[in-house]
Amino acid sequence: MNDTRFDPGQADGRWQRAWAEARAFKADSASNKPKSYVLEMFPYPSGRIHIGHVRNYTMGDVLARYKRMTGHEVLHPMGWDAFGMPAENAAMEQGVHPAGWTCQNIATMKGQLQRLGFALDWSREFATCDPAYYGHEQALFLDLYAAGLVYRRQSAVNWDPVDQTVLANEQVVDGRGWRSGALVEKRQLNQWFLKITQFAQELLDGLGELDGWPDKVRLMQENWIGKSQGLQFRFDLTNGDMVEVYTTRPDTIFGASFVAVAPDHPLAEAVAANNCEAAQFIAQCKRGGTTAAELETAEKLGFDTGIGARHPFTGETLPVFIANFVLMEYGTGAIMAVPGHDQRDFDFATKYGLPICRVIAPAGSNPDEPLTEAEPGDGLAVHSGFIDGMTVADARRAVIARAEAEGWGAGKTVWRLRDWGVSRQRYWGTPIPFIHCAACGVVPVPKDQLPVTLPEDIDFATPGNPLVRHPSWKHVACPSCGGAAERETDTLDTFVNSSWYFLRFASQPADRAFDKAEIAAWLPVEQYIGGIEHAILHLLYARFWTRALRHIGLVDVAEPFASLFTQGMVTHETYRSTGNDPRWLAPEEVERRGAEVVEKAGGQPVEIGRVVKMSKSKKNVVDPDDMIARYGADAVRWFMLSDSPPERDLPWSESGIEGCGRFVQRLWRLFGQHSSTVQGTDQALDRQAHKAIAAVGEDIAALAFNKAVARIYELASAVEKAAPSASRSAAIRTLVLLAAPMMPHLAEEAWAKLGEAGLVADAAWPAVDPALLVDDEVTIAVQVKGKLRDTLTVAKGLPQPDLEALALASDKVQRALDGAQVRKVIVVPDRLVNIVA
RNA sequence: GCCCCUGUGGCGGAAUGGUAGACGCGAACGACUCAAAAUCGUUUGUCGCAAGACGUGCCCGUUCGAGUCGGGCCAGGGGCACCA
Repeated sequence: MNDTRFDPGQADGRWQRAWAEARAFKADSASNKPKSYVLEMFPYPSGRIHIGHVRNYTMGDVLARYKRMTGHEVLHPMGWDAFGMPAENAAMEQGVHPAGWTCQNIATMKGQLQRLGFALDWSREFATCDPAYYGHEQALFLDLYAAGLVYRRQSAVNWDPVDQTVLANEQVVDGRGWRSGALVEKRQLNQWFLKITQFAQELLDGLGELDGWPDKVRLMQENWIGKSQGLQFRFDLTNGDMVEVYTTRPDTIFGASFVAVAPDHPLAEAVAANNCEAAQFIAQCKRGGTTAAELETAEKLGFDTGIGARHPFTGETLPVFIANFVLMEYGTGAIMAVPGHDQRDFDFATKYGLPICRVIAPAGSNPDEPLTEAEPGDGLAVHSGFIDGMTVADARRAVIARAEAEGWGAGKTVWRLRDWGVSRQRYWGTPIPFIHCAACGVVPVPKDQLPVTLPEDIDFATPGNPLVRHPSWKHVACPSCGGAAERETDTLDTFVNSSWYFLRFASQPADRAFDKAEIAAWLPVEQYIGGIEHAILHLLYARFWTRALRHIGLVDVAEPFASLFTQGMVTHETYRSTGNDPRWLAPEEVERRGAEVVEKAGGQPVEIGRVVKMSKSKKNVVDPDDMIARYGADAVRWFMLSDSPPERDLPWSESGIEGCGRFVQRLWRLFGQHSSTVQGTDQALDRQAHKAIAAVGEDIAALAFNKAVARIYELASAVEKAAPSASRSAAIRTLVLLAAPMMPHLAEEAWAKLGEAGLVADAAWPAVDPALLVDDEVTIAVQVKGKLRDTLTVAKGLPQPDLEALALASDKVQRALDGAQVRKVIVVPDRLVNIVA
């Protein structure tokens, strides 16, 4: 091994080909080794791999390679979440076909991933836009339909009247279509829904068992599911009608001073029908913005309907308002308002001069003290008839019991979670496999006619859904009566595609979506890695699909992802030119001159902005391919793992990647010093090497890659400093193996030069000799009153009295004691002595 | 508004209640070189010549001992949001 430089330019590709030829990372479902399924969230083929992908997939790759080395049969697959709007946008803007655009991107990005040397089983690769995938999805959708988990109903969508298209919420900017700028209308369409609410309790309970998930994500899902328990009850109205309200605070029912209904509540609409002031008020409410900032400042507004509501206990008549802060989508769309104990009600009551009455008071406080703001806290019921003196919890139960006994209300659980609307009025998605027949209604496409494929000859020049406009695609015979009928032209939300792809990776028979037994062999995914932005929707939908498929007997697993890891973003400094017309500058447009940063062209000073997530708009991006070309895949991978803990943001820096490139070369030079002839043992180095093996293994298993990296640096430094010995050569071989999951190309090259047989990718993780993990000498900290005064190096296991004597004998200790009386000595064996004077 | 997370050198960050700052980046000095690059070595929390003192956002507490545990603040970041 004479070469002084490792040349990634030729070595990377050579080893990538070697792995491919050996099918080194093909997962064998029939293997009897313990199985490990390592999965990173599959990418949307947007064009090119960005550095965030590199970080994500490097982490998974290190874990997958480590698992292989520790004797596991590893499934580490990759594919493409290939349906979605960017492809349609490209079609409209560039006149290309979404399929062609997508395939091109997949080819580009696959090449990029391969150049990073990821240990992926490419034989299982698929794209969700392939009929071989979405056809099975259609079959699963029909199975769920047959089980009653799919239904259709009217639902509002954002409609862009210029583009003749439905917009996602994110595409509505300030009430206007993002592309056309037209005022967006609400339209009612018949749409498909999945009954996720049927699984609300299960999905909530399941969170409790997901120990391998971050608490933060579990909490976010819990809040999203939003279970609340309360009382739903009826107010009889003075107009002979009645209104149902829902409250989580039945204990405050005696404090109700008015009833409020949502602007789109049927009662409000009935009032508006012959009261144009009411109609105007409702229209005004609907105009109001729904952004956070607008809601923050929005005033509580109401319209007194003149109708009265009879309080079920006091018989008092309460006014009924239409109020802008009541939501039709939650509960019953109507509330009993208790100003004393709800701030919104308080604000409203203050504005409209309604009574504010305290009905809960903290024990021992004066129940007649006036309220200056709503008190949502705990206490005892006051001014509350038969529940006076009860705790909040008792009062709740008592009121619910009375309502149920008297028949005007009942305890009820309400969920924030809504059923999942999966209809999208778009081309580039999975066609929903149904046919609309004038005679037979909605008819499922028979399974032997699946997949329902997308037509290829489409027109994107005209606005609207091309499937609707296509001359022939939707016209089919009804499967039931044979008469003329039309296909459903909606396609499925792309989140459906990503809700079961991890099952298809594990098992891909041709004739069905997956094989139950093969799924059982691989699932649950042992470690799932991805961005926090998927904490709610994707992860909740995937959990729901898995449970729904279990419900209909297709899988046995309940939770798809045993452990979840959400990695941080890759960030970079931003640069802005100075002068009259400041603009963002790319890293390659600027250079450092001492402490200053200037524009390369012209030399004007550059303002250094905040360190933020890499984005094209701020130009603070680096291209993974450029970095691979300059430093090699291993240096890029090493950088992704170094320094920052993986859950935190990683600031990209030019000097950082250069340092990684230098370390690759430094290791290479060190590997070159391996000799199989030199003799002699170096016990200290043996110890250090074995400690490193244990620590790096633990760190990788815990995804603490930054710590594993630091250990490898430490061992490398120690080996460099050590004199030649058999121990040193063994430590060099150990280093090759420890580096193998992180810098696989360098490790393969070194492994071959060391004369080892086979691929290092297939090598076993080095065994740890437990005897070498313990030192025979330890350093003892000697403290006086908790402050460090001295350290002692002593034999391990030295008895406490000896330690105490040695500590007291120390000059530094005596000086610190300064003749004071020793009152107490605390001795922690092999660790520390603390002398208290 | 509610909920959650995070505050440690110039920077990224280590640290089962037990020697704070491992490891990396940066910086300074030195060696090699005609010179540079590369490489190697030394130093690098603050104050201080030193002995030493101080030091993990702030205050209080528990403890022989607190970055770590408890209480109260402050700052930054994130999630949810008129959810009754």
